[in-house]
Amino acid sequence: MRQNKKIKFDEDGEIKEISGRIKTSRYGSFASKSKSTRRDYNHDSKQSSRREDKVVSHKPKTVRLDSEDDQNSDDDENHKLSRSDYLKMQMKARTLLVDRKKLPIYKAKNRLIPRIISSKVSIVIGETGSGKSTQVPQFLMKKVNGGIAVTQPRRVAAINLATRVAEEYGCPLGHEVGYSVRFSNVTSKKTKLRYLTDGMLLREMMLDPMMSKYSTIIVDEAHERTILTDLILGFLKGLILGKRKDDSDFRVIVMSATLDAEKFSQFFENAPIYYIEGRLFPVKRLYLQRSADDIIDDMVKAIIQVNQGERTGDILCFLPGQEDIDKVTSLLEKLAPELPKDAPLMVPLPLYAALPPHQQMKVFEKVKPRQRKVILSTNIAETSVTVPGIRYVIDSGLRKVKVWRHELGLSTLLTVPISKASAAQRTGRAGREAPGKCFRLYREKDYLKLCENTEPEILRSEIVSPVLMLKRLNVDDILGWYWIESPGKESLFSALRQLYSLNALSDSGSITSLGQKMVVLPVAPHLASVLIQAKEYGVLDPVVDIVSCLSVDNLLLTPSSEKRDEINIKRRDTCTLGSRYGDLLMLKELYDIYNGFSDVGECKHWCREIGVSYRGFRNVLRIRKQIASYMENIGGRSTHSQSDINDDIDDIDYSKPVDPSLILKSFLKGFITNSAIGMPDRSYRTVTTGDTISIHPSSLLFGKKVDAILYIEHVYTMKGYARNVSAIELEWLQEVAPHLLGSRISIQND
DNA sequence: CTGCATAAA
Repeated sequence: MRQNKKIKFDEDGEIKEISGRIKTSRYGSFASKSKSTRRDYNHDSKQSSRREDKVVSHKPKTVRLDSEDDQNSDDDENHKLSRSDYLKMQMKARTLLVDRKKLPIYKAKNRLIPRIISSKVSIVIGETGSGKSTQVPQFLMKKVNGGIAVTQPRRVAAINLATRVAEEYGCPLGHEVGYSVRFSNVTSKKTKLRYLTDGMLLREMMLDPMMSKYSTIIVDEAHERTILTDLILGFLKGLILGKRKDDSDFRVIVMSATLDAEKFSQFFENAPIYYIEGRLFPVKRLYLQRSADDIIDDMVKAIIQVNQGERTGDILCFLPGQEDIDKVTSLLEKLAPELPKDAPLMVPLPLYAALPPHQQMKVFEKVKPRQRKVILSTNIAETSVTVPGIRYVIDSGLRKVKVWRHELGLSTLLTVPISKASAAQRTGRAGREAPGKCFRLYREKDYLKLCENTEPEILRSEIVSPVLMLKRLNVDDILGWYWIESPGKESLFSALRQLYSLNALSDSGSITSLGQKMVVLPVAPHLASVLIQAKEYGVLDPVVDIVSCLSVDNLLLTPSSEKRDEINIKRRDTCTLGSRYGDLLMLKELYDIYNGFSDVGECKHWCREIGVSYRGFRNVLRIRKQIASYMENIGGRSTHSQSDINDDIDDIDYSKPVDPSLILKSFLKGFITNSAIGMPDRSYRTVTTGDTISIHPSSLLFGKKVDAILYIEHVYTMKGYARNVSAIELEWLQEVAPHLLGSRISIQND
């Protein structure tokens, strides 16, 4: 194995040397299998490059994404069409029809649609590019009475599909075809076909369990098996067997991209399965001949090899997390200019969710000729972000996954091998526009050992919120419910216990009026209970601010290692309450400062300096508005609210000092079990199990010693960490939960 | 004493 020898350059760390040797060993480390993942359909046709769900390439058209208000365009007078506009749309629709007719699904239309209409449940398997998400709903529009709902796991997908289908149909978005996602409802009375997120449909179910406005519900991307999709499937089964059993004008269609349709079919009592071919180009798969030892090193080597050995086309690399991505990015930045000039200059581009939006957008920008984009991505590029122009995929075969341990009451973040289905999905990313190649940084025999499918989310998550939803729909027998996959007795009981201790469930196990309020709030039940408690303490306003901050992911950016200390110091200097009381109060302070800016430029500058997301805070404002209005709706006004003095809820008196102890006590009410007591040896022990827990380095309280702490999240990585930590007093614990103490106090006295 | 994958209401 002469070639194999050449790839073993781990011993010398000299970077230049590596590049020199790689040049001669053209994919020596890969065993070519020359198998294509998917069959190849008419890729000689030019038009075939249009794909069903080029989610991101449609982005410029999705103006609505940033629309601020949640206005329902119910007023038909609002969008009177001029005759010429209407004709233009019809013309456009007619030209689009030419392309539509080339989609694989078009051929099956006449056989498929009547069968779907006449059966209660159908399973439609359509691989990427089949056109199922855009075409099946349109075909049904003309044939069925009542509304059609199509659910999507992601907002952008719902918006882009609706935008596309409205064009094809020839109507303005929001007329016959519309969409409904959080903060943006573009539908009207005449809307017949509605694309919505899973979460949106579930909300509708909470409000109208009969789903009376729909005759047809299409659950798309069911193979992803998100918690929300699983819940929808269970509820729909209940509907079909229950209240809408005899409704001949009600049907469910489950759409999936992978071949594991049997499970869905069995779940729905052997519903018929229909297969529609996809339209991906062939992708050649190549495996590493040895097993990878250092994934970062192997990734860098493979990237350089592909860049020097392969023709034009961008490279997409899958790595488990931010840390690996940043390392590879900076290595490539140093290496790229030094490499032989006969290969394109590599432009490394990181891609992960925590990246600020403007940096994420860079993957869509064009590079100069003789340059090649190398995108280093987490799983985000597997489904959520589609980058055009990718011809080569390099797959580490790894991903990070959060696993909830109900028996320990904490979650762990693990790096694990992906499934075969996931490997296929990653591979397919190279075949969207032309034939491609996928370099897998693992051996074929390791590939064969992978699980067929990724474990459904519901099996490894905390399910407090799902169980509360079931209770809202009056499900008595939680264990025997229509779980497509049951999370298990232990996990269910743990959720029931937590809901009970939050007073969301009564002694008999049915939902309480408090639980009814909690289920409609767009936050986890624990936080919902905090909000309700805050109202009683008269600190609703500041707590809504803080909860809104907690609802936005990546509001606090994780700074690069060089800037880390600098930003931490800045945060401590800026937030006096935060330094004393912890991260919850810090969020409140940051929020107030953010709102104090009159100049946008200054505000953005400040955000960068202190390591927070400008866009994130804009989302905080939207969420704050939504939560505040829900809180108004569910309970009337509280008797001794601070805002009594101010009648206008939008006009908060910032001069009034907030009371940190009442704020923190509100949080303690929802997170009693997430508290720990300081030990003499500077460690902390949880009140529930007595396990040691450390304050996460991202916390303002990191390195501080306080009597007791309250934390929003407990994660186990290298060790047990408390994330988002606040300082509390021992008396508060005794006040709120005396039963949890006692034994722990004695440890401290020892 | 030192660091989180993704998505949704």
